[in-house]
Amino acid sequence: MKYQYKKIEKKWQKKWEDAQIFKASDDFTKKKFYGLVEFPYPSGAGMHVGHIKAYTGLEVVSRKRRMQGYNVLFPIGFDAFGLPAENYAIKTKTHPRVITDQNIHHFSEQLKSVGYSFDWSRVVDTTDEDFYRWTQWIFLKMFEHGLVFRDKALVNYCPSCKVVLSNEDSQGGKCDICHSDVIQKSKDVWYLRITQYADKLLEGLETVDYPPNIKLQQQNWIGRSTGAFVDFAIDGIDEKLEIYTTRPDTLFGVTFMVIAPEHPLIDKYADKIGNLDEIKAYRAECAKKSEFERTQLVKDKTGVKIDGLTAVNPVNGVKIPIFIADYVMMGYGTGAIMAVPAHDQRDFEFATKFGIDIIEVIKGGDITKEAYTGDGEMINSGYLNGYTNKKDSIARMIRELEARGIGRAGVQYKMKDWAFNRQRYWGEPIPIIHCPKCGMVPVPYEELPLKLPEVENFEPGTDGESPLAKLDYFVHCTCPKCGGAAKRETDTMPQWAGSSWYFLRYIDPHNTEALADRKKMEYWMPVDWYNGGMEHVTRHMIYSRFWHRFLYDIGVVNTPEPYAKRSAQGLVLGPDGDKMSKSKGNVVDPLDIVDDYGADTLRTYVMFMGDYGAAAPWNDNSVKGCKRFLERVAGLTDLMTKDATPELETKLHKTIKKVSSDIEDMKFNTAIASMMALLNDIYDNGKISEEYLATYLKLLCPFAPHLCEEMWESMGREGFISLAEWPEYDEAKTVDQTVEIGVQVNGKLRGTVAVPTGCDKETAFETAKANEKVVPFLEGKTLVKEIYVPNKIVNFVVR
RNA sequence: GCGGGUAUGGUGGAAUAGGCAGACACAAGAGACUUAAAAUCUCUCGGGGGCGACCCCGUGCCGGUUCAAGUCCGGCUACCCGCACCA
Repeated sequence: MKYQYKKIEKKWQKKWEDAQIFKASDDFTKKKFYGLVEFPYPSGAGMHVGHIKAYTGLEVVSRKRRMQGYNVLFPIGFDAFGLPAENYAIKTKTHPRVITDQNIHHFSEQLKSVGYSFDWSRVVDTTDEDFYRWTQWIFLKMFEHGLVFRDKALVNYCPSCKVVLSNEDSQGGKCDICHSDVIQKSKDVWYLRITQYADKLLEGLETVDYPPNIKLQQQNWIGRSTGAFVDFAIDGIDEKLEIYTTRPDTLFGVTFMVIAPEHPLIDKYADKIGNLDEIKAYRAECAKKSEFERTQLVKDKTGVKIDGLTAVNPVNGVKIPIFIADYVMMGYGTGAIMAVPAHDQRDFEFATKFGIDIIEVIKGGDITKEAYTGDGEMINSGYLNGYTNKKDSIARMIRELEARGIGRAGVQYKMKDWAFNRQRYWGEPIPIIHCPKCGMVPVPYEELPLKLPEVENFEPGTDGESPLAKLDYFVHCTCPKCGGAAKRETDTMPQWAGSSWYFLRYIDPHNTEALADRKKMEYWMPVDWYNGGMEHVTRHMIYSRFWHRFLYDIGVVNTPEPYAKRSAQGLVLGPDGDKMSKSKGNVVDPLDIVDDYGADTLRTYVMFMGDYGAAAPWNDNSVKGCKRFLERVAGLTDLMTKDATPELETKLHKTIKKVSSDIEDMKFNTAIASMMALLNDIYDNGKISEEYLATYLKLLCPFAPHLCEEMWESMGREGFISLAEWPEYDEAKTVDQTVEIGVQVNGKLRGTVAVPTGCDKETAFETAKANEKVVPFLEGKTLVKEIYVPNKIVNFVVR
């Protein structure tokens, strides 16, 4: 058969769609497989080859599972709220709804042209009112359960445009639009109390099947640390300064304290501070610093000593100075630290610069040069002297602190509460009403969805407000509680909202009573296998695990964890080995490949290009190689015979075994390599039986389904090969009669011999010793040891 | 700085569990077919040496364990990706 991809791909895509063969059924008696890929943001640029690699992996797994008789749910949708559509709307004066619909349509056509076996009857769109109704519903449930609060946050703000900017739009501390300096502005924003779920999110990791590096990344992101809170008295004032430390056992080495520039202590005791002007100036300087300067520029420690406030070390009564410095953050711990310069490098640098005492309390380092953070014997530390084990000394100190009521064991997380807001139009409106009498009042559930109002102008509002704030008819409303005049919240939700629960909606996408039917969730959840990019392993996955765990706790969903298994594909790099980017001009458009080589070639190539989890550069020549492979597969119809071809039996069974397990292990490259090797063997053999060819095509079908369907049909087979039964192998038929084993003398390979598979060692040694290439190396030597690894190797150790 | 990952021919990459390094492709070279080119088919293809059967070296670097190391252990180097003054 000649390989005419243009003709056959359109033909089979239409047949699949007409027959709806990839529709998941809600037949709860069947074994199920829920395969999930990260739904795309439907950008105007269309699909990227990265999407192809991400989707084809689970596509292959899903197709195989379907052939194995599973009821497969392999859905797709669109994460369509977000800035690009909004910016484009501003530029072209078109409604983002229109743009989004166009992009979704375009994207869908592109996805269909690759032949994915998605269930198109379950498409979700996060910007659809029927979808975001439930996003708002979950938000209100969280509000009800005290997980939503408002607090101040520093936001990127452009004073010239009077607009809040995202990190992306304020890179390098300059406004992307007018290029003036971006400042940090304090603003009241919405937060979700994700830190309350930190321990549950950590515990949940023990029950799921994620690769160890992904688990570790999530653990580090949550960043649990144990230590102690300690109260330091302030001399002459009835006030405690509370700090957090992971090393309470170093308390005797404390020589000063540092508080964050924003710490409330300053304002509270402003009248006691002698150098208030200097401190205020330092504070202002810190506020001006952008995120970029704070984190990217390695710099000297700066700070100012607070005159008039002195702290007292609670363990020895020593009076110590208090500084403010920007190396201490308000957002972690209590915003204040006890400084132990002998054993913390940052404190050491600060003490050196400001000429503060350095007291050694742990032996083992040279504290005149740098801080010593290792283990060692405790000294200069009263009752802790002589301790050599960190764990013991910390435990003892915590006991002392608790007995005296000046400290307690504590836990801290690096993870911060989730700032949950955007001052933009194209997002889910936050369904809260501000009533002057009742405070924050939720929009009643029956009024959901709280729809985005129609507006003409999507430009952000002034002074950091959302565009919605300009709409009087939207803002002014009555309080659902007291009926008085009230104002609506005008912030919208961030991008991450819809993607935090979208996988639940696929289960029951048209339900009007609930986010999904309970019975259906009990059948389909959890997601059996979730594939996506490494970049979403922390934020998106942690956010969605948090939402899901919350929904579990309030009885809405049936599993504590949403994803039973997670995998991640590696990046597709440009042909030059660099990350693909428009500015570098190394972007490959997958649709060009579909046009020039066909969807089957594209699919096969992205699966063949290398280790699925690793980054790999694009190679046009290698694409051609995959096309050549498929052409040779098409040519097999000319080698097909009615006769049996037993000479291919072992090779075929080996290949079934290899392809079956490789797909499960996501070793797609070696699965394809083994099919190529078998193809070479078939050509060498000159013929293949009809039966064996049918089996071969079934193995290839998940990768190149259009070609396999066409050949299946031309062979006169019934139905779709996509629904045919996945081949089984016979273990006994995967072993050869004889096997070539290596013969080593003193560990060096000297020859190979053929022996019966699994033969005993006497036979192996005898055969090996008789080998003419081995003989010269044994002659005149004393045989010290003989090693035999069945079916692998013989090694003679001689002297 | 902290955490994670990677390193194998000219290239992408193979190598259950410590057991014949380089599967499968790509590129390159030679040949066949062709008026010619493309396509296709056949052969060569890690480096060095030898007329030759063959021999020596070789998985980022240094050392170790072992009959045997790409694989295990100790110590480096380079690059990539997260997080980043986390007390």
